Amino acid sequence: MHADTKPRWERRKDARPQELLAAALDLFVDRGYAATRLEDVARRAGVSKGTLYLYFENKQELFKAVVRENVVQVIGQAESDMAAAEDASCTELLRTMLRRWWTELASTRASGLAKLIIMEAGNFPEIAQFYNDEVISRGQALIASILRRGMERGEFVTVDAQLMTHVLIAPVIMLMLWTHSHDPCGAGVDPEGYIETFLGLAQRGLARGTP
Amino acid sequence: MHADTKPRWERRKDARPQELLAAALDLFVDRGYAATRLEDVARRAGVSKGTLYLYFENKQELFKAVVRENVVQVIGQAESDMAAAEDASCTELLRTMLRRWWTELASTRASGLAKLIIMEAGNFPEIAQFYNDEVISRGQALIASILRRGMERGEFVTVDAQLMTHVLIAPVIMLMLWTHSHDPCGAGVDPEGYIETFLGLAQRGLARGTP
Amino acid sequence: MHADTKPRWERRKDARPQELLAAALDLFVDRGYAATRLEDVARRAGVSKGTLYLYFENKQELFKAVVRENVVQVIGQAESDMAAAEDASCTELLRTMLRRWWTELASTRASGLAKLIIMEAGNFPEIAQFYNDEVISRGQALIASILRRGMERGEFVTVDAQLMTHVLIAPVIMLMLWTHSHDPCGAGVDPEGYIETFLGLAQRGLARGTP
Amino acid sequence: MHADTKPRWERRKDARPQELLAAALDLFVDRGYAATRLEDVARRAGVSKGTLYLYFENKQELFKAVVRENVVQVIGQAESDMAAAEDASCTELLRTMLRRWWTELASTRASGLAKLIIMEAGNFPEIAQFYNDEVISRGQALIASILRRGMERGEFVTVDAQLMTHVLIAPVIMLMLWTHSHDPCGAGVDPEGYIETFLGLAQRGLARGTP
DNA sequence: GATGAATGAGGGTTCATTCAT
DNA sequence: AATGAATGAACCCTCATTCAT
Repeated sequence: MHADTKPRWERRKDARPQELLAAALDLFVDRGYAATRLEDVARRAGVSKGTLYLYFENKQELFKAVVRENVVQVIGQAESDMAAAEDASCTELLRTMLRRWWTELASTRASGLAKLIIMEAGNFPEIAQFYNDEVISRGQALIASILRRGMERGEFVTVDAQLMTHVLIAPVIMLMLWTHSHDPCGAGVDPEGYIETFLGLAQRGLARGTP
Repeated sequence: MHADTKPRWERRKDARPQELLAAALDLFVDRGYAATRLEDVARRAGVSKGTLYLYFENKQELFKAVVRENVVQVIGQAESDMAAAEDASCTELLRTMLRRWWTELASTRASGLAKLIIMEAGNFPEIAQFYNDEVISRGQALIASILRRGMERGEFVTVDAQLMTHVLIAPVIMLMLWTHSHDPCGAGVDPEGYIETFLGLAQRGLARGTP
Repeated sequence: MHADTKPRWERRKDARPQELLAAALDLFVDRGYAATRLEDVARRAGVSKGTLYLYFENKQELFKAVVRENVVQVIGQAESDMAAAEDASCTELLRTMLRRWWTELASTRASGLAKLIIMEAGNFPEIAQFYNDEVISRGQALIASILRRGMERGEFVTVDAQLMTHVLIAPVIMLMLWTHSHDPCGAGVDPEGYIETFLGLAQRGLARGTP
Repeated sequence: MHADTKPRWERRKDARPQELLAAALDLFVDRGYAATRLEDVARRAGVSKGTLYLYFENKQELFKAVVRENVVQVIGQAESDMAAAEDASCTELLRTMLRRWWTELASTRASGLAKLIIMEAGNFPEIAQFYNDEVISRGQALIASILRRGMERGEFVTVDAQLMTHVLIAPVIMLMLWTHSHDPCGAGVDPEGYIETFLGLAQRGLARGTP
């Protein structure tokens, strides 16, 4: 008589947002933006459709929150680290940054978000804009600043910093795509080996020969 | 009333599938799978919605047909060229191959298909498999063989040929994605400059220093 | 821990219903029945959504309560004034009554309620009935009795008293609607000018020409 | 065996819009704008939800079409008739116009639309704007121009044309509301008598005494 | 064959109502 | 008594698919 009766629902205000964001990340990554149904997100988080709207204004805001939670944070950290590493060797700094990108972003579930953006940006311009402003621009600026610093100090050969930035991020982005992609293009790529191969190429390709 | 008068566009019956496939390619590339409405495909092909269903069972079959139609016949030529260039410098050969990839494939509408396949592969494993076997494997083999030849001849530093192949194709694939993407990730990238920057990096990163 | 300390807002318990009714009146008048969200009513009354349900069974009951609360006590005064003005000129009396209607009723928040009742009557027959018995019938009787008296005394032309009553109240009701309406039908109508124009028309239209 | 089987649906392109408009008019008038569900409109017209969207872009456009079909037309006709009646007596013209308003609009199902607009204008500004532009402004202009003409010709006493217009349309609008209202405010009003009573009042109230 | 009108399952979103706290 | 998190039934609208013409 003492109530084994399960309550129809539980009140867990503090945990909900995280649970919803986790569920949303999974589904967005898995199915893409358009194909993710909010009802599924809710169910996966163990709540009803309506509850989701208590925490996120709409689908787009939910997505932005997912990006903020999983990607933007990491970029911010990298930016401050970079600022704090004034006197490190640029070669080393670049290697560190690109590696971190991999370990903290590309190797996580979050890498699926990059794929999603590339895929659906055309259909959801506002989302693309947001991602560009919050993630891409800042990431590229980070890389470019390392390149410029390295060129100033004579560590690197002279290149177009912006173009080289694009070249350098391409392999990491591709790895993200390959990793969180069901397609076999990059199947069987060992991420560790891939990253090292790439870093080696970059290091040699950028290094200024010692006179 | 003479029944022998040939209807004016009898011939169209044969052309219809091609027109539909062309229209579908354009729209799939532009908007992705889910966001492409069959009514738009039909209209672009100059027929009605119902007609499309006379030639393709449903949306998914149309998509498969588009891939089959557009994706295959592109590797053979490169393979024979490669075989014919036995004695060229590997540095030069690699540069030529990667450049051709860009000029003959990546810069065309077909690059949009690559993006599409990478992105929608999760929902169409069958297509992904097909694409991998017919296109990716053969392309990768081509690059890898150049790398191996260059290493044998002492032109290149020693690297893992397969991993380096992945590293080398990444920027070209990314350029394809950027080119046929509405998203701002690679917006403003000048393809020519990008390619040259990349080729320079690769050349320096692979070249064995002359003692 | 002296238990005699009076909680600071014990008294509120009694005030709550009034506060809720006031809030509900404002919002119902502003937005209509369907468009009024109970959450807004609660917030405006300074309580939470759940609290509202402690005092009113549901939205419909709240609405009924609002009507009951605001609609009745308005006719009595006019009735006794009329009785006290036995010997006034009927022309003057009519003018006074219609003016008072405007100044004491139509120009206040209560006029919004009239609109609301007229408009939502279809969905709340019970309320419509109540409103009719308590307000409309008595008001109409008042006007009609002035008309009859004026006709008896030879001040007015002969008309059907009941129909003319309807005609005479129409402009005042319309002014109520226009006043508490967001719609542009009567936008820009100056109530004072409107009333005077109307009274002039009525006076001339009713006056029996002096031979 | 010869097909008593009822086809799942019939193809009646030409009749559909009218059927949908009729169904929509009924429901809008009955329940108001917000409370009318498009599915009900469709069902009443004998089609499915989706079919409605083949003919009307959305709820708002459906409503506008209903107004155009039932109200705007009539105003247009009145405008041209007015223009064609250059030399008629203004007293007569005014009487004719107001009568026509009643016979062609107010006494029809369309009068419910006026109520709807007054009721919901605040919540649907765009609709209110449309109705004002297409119906109210033109109707008021019509009445005002008769008044002005009558004053110029010495038929009418001098009044503020705009205010008097508002006064004159009020009883007709009220009659519309009463007629298509479930509420009892105006219950039992005989429209014919009401109109005549009103026209008499107006005629006497406007007429310039013959010197 | 060809058409395009018609269908209906669903997806995003809102909100009256309930109930664990 | 009071709260506000949670629910779920609706509603508007879209679009792949069907089928009468």
